[in-house]
Amino acid sequence: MVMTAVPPYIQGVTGAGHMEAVRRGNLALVLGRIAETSPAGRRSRAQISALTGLTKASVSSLVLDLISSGLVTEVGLNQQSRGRPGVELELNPNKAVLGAEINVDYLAVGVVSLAGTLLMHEVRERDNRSDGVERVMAALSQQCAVTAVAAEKKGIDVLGGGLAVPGLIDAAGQVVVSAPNLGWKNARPDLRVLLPGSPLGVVLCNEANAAALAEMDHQSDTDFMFVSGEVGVGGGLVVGRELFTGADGHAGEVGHVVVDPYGSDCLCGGRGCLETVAGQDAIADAAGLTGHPARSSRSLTLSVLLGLLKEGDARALSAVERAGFCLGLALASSARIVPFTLVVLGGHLAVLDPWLRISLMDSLQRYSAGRFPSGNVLVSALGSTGALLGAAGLALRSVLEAPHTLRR
Amino acid sequence: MVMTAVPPYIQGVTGAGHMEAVRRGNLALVLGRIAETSPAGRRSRAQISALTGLTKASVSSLVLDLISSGLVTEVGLNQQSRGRPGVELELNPNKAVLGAEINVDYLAVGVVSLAGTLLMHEVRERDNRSDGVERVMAALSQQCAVTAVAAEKKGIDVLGGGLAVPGLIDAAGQVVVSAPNLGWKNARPDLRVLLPGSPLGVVLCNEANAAALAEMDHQSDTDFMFVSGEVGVGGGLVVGRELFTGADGHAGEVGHVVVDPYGSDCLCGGRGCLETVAGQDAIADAAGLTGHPARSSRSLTLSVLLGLLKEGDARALSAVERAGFCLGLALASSARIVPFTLVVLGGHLAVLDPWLRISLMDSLQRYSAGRFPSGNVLVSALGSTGALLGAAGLALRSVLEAPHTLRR
DNA sequence: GCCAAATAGTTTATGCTCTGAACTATAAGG
DNA sequence: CCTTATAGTTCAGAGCATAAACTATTTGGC
Repeated sequence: MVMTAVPPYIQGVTGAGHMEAVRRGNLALVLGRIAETSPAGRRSRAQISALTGLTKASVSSLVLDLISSGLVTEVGLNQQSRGRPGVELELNPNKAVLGAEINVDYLAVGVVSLAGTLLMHEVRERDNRSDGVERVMAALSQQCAVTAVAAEKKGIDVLGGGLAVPGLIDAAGQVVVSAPNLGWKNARPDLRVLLPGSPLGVVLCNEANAAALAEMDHQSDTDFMFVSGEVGVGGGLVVGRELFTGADGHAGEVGHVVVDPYGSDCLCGGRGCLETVAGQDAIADAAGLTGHPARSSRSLTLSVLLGLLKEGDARALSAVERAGFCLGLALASSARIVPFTLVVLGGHLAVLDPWLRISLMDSLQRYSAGRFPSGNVLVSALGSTGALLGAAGLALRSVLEAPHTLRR
Repeated sequence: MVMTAVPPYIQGVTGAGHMEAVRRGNLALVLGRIAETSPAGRRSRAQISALTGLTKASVSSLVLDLISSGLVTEVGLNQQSRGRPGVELELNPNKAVLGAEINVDYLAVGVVSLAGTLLMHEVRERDNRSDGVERVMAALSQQCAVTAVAAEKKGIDVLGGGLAVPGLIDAAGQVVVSAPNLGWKNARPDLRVLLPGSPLGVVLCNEANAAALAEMDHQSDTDFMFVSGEVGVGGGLVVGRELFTGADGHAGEVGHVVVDPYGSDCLCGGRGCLETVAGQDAIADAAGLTGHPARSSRSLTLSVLLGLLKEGDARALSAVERAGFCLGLALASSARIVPFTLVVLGGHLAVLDPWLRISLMDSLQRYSAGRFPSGNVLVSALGSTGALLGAAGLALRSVLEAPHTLRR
């Protein structure tokens, strides 16, 4: 039996026919099959009918809706061994969503097609620390406007967007509760200015969560943890191919799992959190870079650290090794609470992987009783575009899961 | 926007009309409102119509279905200030589900009405350790048969049942992957023999999960962790008023969160797990009861330990204090992964609460940065009936969420 | 005691969405 | 050129919910 919650057909629907819910669900279902790029090529109405169990008549009607809303286009013909060829369907290549990222030392904006490919991408270096929400958002919206115009020139229609921020987002996705590295607290950025007049709005999300979402499209596992190494350590948890954010939006914060009960105080107010050992700042301090001139910039710090590691500097090596050990420990504990089967490393943890890996795998295996073969700890393939792709992906999902919002 | 997954209307439905899904959902919706015992008394069709947004006509038709399937009965009249009185509806008091529990030293069987009240309850002391699956199940099915006959005499119709076992259950709910304290491994108990010929079957679940579910009906929090102190330490995690079991069915195992990286080996294959410090056996050992004659029985061990604590025995006090400290630590870490807001203690941890509490709250507060006011750590109100009630509750949910399975 | 007002529940006509089967359209292969 | 196979459309029909009219039952004022 498929276990489902009591479906919210009615709650909040004012007077509308509830049969509409079936239509909505089936529109999403069909759109989902069109979005899947199967190895056998694009799909026709008949194939979708076979795949979903809906009759050909229903699929035809649903596809008609999707085409008239602009989400889907007919491409070419799809000849099976015999008989009339099917009409191949695809997500409209001229519709896209915008992805944006605010980080400590840059702003990034990109355009992602409905199919998920990055069409345009621009990163601008900028010191966003302590510049205030208003000014950062003004700079970002200017950058978005430029990108949107460029997209329009290419004939690309931007439907909506997503913004990733390195901080905690409230459950409603409206407020940046805290982003210590940006100096934001309870900030309520005006998201509409990023894409004035777009049919769907702009959604806000945490950077690690966004990166996890982007990573998911490249993984077959349905449950995994993305560990984002930034100044601190963020986590994005995916359960059943869905982002798991919890009631307050703060789920998966592996950076604040306790790894050393007698360790140092953490910015979060706790003590001995993973972040106090495996955050970039923490590693740099433990490696003896305190007061080093490179500490003024994050990327500089990391490259100096890399230099030391390559030279075989004992203090740096042991700092990173300890970070790996504690990361393994925290992940093993976390996997008992939400049993994920895969770990993906991002940020500085991805860069430091060669020096982390042995101690990480050792402790992960020991404390998880051997649940993680080494192939189940990967380095992110997306690098710095992850957050941006994920933020766009979040906007994209709101289209794919609710295509009726665009119906004409 | 309500975020929902693509609904599984179609998948697995063979040729049936998909409109039926709407009916199913609405049947469950209406049944859910009838099940809610509001302070203002039982509900009428009109009130349910107002509550759900469905028209009176629809509600009437749905209620008719529920009555003819035997789940709902009309009781009395419900006079509002003026006008024709409404007909009060209630869950049929003569329909029930069976709850059963296999534990180390007893078998328990009970009958729970659709409304969730325990109608009958019998516990038989029995040493189930190493007696083998077959013989334990034979004894249990005999006990179930007796209870079922007694229920029938009272005019109570048993629709289905649930069985709670102190061990890991696979995601499909068919196999006891391992129950170390029973000596079971990959056991596949024949659940049908417990209730031969009942319209719904018997579902299998983990004891801590069942207890968590039972606890939920007494809590307003939607996200909480139930910590079950048995020989080891089990955990039941509730997220959004739903049991959260994860892809493999092992979520919420707080007993195997690492609290001491250099601690002792755990039966699970890990090291320094909470269970090695806060399990009943672990506490008894640390309190100096190794080789003590009372160790032959679990309840004896616990009462001896309680005696020592009341006497102020230093070793016992410090063992329990350490258990509390580590429990707080593990819970604080767990709450970063799945942000629950309430902790409920059961089993020996409930009994030891007076001696645990200070160290537990201290560490929980310190490591969670103050997220848990002391009112958010409670002692289970259900005691030993929790698992039984929860197992029955699971069966009950399958009725309440899928009333169409009983439609005539 | 009777009638207006209020509330509960049922009946009936209508619309939406899916299904199933018949029908049209288009290709491969002998 | 005809048979076979596959794709997609058309159309009648069934299931479910809605809206509005209708019946049923009570309170309370006169």
